[in-house]
Amino acid sequence: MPPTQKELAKLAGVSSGTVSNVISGSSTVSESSRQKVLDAIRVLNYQPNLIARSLRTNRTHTLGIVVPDITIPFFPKIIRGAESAARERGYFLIVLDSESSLSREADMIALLRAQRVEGILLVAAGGEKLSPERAASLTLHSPVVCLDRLPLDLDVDSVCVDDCGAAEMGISHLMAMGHRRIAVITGPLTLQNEQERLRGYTQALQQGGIPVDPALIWRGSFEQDEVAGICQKGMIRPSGRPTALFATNGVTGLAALRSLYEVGLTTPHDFAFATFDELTAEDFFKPGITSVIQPTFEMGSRAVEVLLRRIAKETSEEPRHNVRLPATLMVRDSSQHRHISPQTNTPPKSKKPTRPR
Amino acid sequence: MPPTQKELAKLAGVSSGTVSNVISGSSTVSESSRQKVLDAIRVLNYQPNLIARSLRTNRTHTLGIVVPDITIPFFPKIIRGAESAARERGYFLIVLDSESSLSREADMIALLRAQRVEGILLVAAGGEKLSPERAASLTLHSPVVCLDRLPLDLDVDSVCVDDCGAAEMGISHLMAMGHRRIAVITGPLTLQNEQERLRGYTQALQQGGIPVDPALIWRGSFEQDEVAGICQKGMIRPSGRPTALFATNGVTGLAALRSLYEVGLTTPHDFAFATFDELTAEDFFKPGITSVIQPTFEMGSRAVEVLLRRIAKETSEEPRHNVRLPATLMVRDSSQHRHISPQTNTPPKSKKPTRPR
DNA sequence: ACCGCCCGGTGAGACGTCTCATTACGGTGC
DNA sequence: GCACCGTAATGAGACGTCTCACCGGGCGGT
Repeated sequence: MPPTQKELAKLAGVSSGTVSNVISGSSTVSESSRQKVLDAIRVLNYQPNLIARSLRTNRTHTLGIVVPDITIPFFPKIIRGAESAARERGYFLIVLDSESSLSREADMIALLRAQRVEGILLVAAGGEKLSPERAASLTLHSPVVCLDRLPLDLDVDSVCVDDCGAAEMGISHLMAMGHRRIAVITGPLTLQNEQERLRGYTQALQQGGIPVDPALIWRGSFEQDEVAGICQKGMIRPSGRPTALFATNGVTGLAALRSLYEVGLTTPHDFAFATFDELTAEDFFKPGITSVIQPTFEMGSRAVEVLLRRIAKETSEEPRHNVRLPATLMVRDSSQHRHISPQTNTPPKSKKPTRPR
Repeated sequence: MPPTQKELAKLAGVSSGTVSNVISGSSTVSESSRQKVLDAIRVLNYQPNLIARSLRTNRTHTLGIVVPDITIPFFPKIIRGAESAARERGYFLIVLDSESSLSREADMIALLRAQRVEGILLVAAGGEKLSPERAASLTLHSPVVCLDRLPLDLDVDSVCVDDCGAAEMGISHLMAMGHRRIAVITGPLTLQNEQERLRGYTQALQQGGIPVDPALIWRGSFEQDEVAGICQKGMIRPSGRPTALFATNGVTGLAALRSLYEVGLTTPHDFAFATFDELTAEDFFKPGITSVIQPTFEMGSRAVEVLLRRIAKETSEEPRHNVRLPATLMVRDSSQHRHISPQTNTPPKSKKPTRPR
């Protein structure tokens, strides 16, 4: 068993209260007592029991974060930003994965509540609208900051990128490169941020005076096969094939690019390409992929800041903080060279790469 | 303030002990009392205070994991395996990042101790040998399982891949493809697993009857620039240029590949290539990269299993568990096509990709 | 009818910490 | 010499939970 303050007190020959005062530094203690206690701490290799302290003080110095899928590279980057900011301010971070399941997400949040975390960072699993009671229970007893995706109709602090504007920036770039037939492939539109990005797409086209062609709006998902089907069908159409493709997130973008490569369509040769998010190891790709880059680390750390501010001012009805961070556009090869796609329908020599299972 | 068992008791008209018995299910309770308590729980939306429970029972149901750098894709995969196994068994997982710093690592472990986690998963920051007292304090009061890299001279449970054998497998494959001049680029050799992998390299060569050429052992690091210098120097040498390159980890492998592409050397055209670990989004690379794949998810989950077993049998001097998982070789294009490198020293047309900052 | 037993239920106490009302003590000012 | 004051130190109590010794009462066996 680890040593306790009581044992320290016995060894140092002072009372338990004095030991506590030395440790917390809250009250003034004579230098001689201080030294005796510090010596005892060293001798016994004492470490305070944060559990007991939490019970007494009702402060756990712990935050929780729930993400839909920790293996998607985007989320660990956010986690790192959050972990860094949290620890800098003396907070622990408990990381949980909702596996994109609403019920699991609810379980995870309940667990964090039971653990008495002081606040929760949430990248919502998304999907359905929240029932009012779920929405209410969500923010009950400990503040929540939503990241990346905002659950609809939920009045809560949030930190995310200016999705609409960021998508607009990407599309505008493609237009500036001379493209007029620009397709967009999205993730699941049940997610609020995907809707925003799609809105950015149409907005950019309209501002550029290009009519929006519904046939170029490809409603995708995070599933490789589904995206592959959509893209291949969209690209191999007999006429009016888009000259550029924009993906509204990295998972979908990677799936799209991969599926088109498999049928022999390459960027920038056969189509210009840009995507939200870094495709990992991206600057090694030949060609490099033009990307809308989100400030992931900052998103995590800012979210922690907002959360801690909310924790501090819990009682006063502080107004909501809704932080919108700017994204940046990294222009690389995949969108650089304007290329008129060949009129031929059949893809170029299908040099499908060998791919052992 | 959240409701407590005492309030439940008052509302249900029973004693606090009965409430506790209903919640823990430890003792037998009449059906009528049970219902009254359950109703009260529902009415007050009660959630047990795990902090208080932990203090009382001396069990936190929490594990900690410390990794050197959560943004390296390898580690989140391990974390996910660990988180999954932990939660399945009713444990929380606190994730901390040591930023590859020994002192920060010590801080993080001390924090976890203070938080009274029941056990710790550690991917050591590595580097120097442990002082005896640090080694002793490391395993004091809560068990530790080391992952991936084993701190030298530390008698502790561990889970990692058969590094030597896995490297041997990779090299043997390159030899089978007809290569005899095979270079190896390593990470920092202060890490035990890097040493093992290098050992696998020499072992494979010797078994194949190929003399080990010290000039082909490139001691690298995780730094892009350093690796670039080493690889470019090694590959552009006037004579005896290797026909194949093996990287002992993904970070170094990606750096190597990237740096060689930058000077116009491509795989498999100019050299065969294989690497430890997946280069993320790898199966989209053209060409695909032959890789030694570690069972990351399983490493994380197995480590949790070992840790929980150790926790359960803490007292009995259980022998050490040292799990060695097999890696698999994913053969892709980068090593498939035997190619004799041209005798010319100057690299082919340097079509360095544009790379905006 | 009485004893013993078991079932259900009770409530005090302990886990390790912090807090706070209280005490002890020495020094100052009159 | 005494009242007063400020500084140190003290130790009981509370945080919410679980555990355990204890108790009342119904029931079966003798």
